[in-house]
Amino acid sequence: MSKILVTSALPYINGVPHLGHMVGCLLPSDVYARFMRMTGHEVLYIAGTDEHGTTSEVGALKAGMNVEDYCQMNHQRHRQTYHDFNLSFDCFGRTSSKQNREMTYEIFEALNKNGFIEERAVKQIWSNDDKMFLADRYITGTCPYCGYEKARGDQCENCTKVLEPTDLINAKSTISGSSNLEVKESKHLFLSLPKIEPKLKEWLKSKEAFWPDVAYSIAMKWLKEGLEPRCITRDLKWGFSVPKKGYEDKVFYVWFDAPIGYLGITKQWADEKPDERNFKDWWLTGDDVYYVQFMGKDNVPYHAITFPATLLGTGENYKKVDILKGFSYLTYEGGKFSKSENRGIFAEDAIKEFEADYWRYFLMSNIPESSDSSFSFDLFASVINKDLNGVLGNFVSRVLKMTASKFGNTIPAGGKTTELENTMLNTVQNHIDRYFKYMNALEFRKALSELRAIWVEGNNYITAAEPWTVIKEDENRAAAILRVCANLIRIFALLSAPITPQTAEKMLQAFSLNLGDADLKDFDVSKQIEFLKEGHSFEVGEPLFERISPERTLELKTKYGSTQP
RNA sequence: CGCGGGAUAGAGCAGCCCGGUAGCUCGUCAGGCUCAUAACCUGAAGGUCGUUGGUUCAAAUCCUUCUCCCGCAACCA
Repeated sequence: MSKILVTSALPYINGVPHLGHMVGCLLPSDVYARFMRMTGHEVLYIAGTDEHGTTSEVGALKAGMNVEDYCQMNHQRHRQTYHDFNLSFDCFGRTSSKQNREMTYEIFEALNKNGFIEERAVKQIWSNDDKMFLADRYITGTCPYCGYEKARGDQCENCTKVLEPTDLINAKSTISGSSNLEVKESKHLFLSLPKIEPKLKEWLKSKEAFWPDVAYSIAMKWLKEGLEPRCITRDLKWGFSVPKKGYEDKVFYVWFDAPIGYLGITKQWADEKPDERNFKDWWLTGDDVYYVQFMGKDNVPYHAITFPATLLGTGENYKKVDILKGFSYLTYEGGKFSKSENRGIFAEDAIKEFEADYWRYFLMSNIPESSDSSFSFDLFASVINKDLNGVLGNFVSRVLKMTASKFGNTIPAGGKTTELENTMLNTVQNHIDRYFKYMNALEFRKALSELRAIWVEGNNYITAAEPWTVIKEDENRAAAILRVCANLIRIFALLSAPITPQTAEKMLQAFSLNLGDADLKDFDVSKQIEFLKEGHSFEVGEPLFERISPERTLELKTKYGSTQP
């Protein structure tokens, strides 16, 4: 047994999560955490809302609320959604917590003491009407190169030229629309990445063999281009005020305190039960801890460069990431998810249409691992109907119904197993071994394909054994076959539990069992196949899943703004 | 010449690192079964592996040209 620390990139509090957010870090981290718990490891699974920054301030402004209440409200909304998707966080915290404030200050002080914090003057755009400095993104105007009227302060989307906000003609604030802007100079604190670079490079090189290609190549690209000092403060109200003389009216940049949130939220978790939980065991003295981070590819630079550099710069022995798993993006019917254009399906709505396991299974089996992948309701319906209904649900149904009608509602006695069972068990064990291997290696598509192959073996077996024919001649042999099948149901439930926990519970409940402390460690199918004995009662129950009709698919497409009717 | 990822049957993907008969799932077609959810099982058809040139006895795989898609480009997070 080892200790495994799992974190998911912290979702930003302002937006409502869509399926892309779910599949890009939250869901796979949960599947991994569940799998590791079930294979006998001590797991700490941490996530939470990332709350600071301009976007929250503007969001609160537009909602007519103060930022604290606005974040509190949205935090609850996120929390509820993830609860509905059965994400099994040990702690779902907030980057605005007092624990994170302490943590951020502690790390900042260490960096400052070690000489990795420098001061620089920065020219910024001040909006007299908004009474705030505007990030480049919040300024639009006419592009001086191509005349495009909606160019942003950092870049013109039309001609792709990189701009300074001062280049724009008729520059305006996107917040108020005001053009009453001026350039002001302001002093800010920078993290001296170049000074930390040698240590960082050494650390990063040691990860080459372990990180997925996407993550490692993105990290190396940044190093190749050379690191520059990075600004870690902002002229905002919403954030942790900077504990340094002359900077009291500024706050830390959201990207400085957000990843520190992993530590802060761990403290939050430890503070709930100080007698039995300890922050240090996981983050400071945790040489026995294996740390796996999940995130979308846009997050990789921060987790591979800035955050490790921050931790290295403290000089403390903070735990740094062992495996950084980056995902590509899920697109919607070939385009982008967009709330404003009502395109795409958002997590809150998704859960109203189908319960979590439909989404969990579909998303994990189509997770954007090697490149972007596209969500479509046609694909969704086909996967749900074929895999969950046709293969898994139907197997459970045919076995339980046949057993009940021929032998009553208890597992029948008598009969012997044959070579047929041995062959089947061998095949299943091989799939299980590969399933475990891929789950450990975070190769989710391959893992899911093995899981499906395991379910398929159930149908293969019952077809080959044909108990419905055998029973006419040899009732005992038919009993033996159905006993094996009943045990397969239990085995399928245990193996599927990390992906589809609710369904696993349902399958076990049919035998009055529950998941409880179910253990997948050293899973030996030839022993497990004898777990349920003759005389064990069961209930047939309703089908595990509902089929999705072509009409329903069309309805969903229309409702959620698909471009392909 | 900014950087990275991707392009393989109608659809979604694996194979590429380490060259040796192009594979999986869905869909389609045919057959089987009748325990089960229009389900399940078996078989078949379907691909000059985005493009150009090269290395090699041999290239999806290694090198090169170009095209298209996605993301990033450090002050959105």
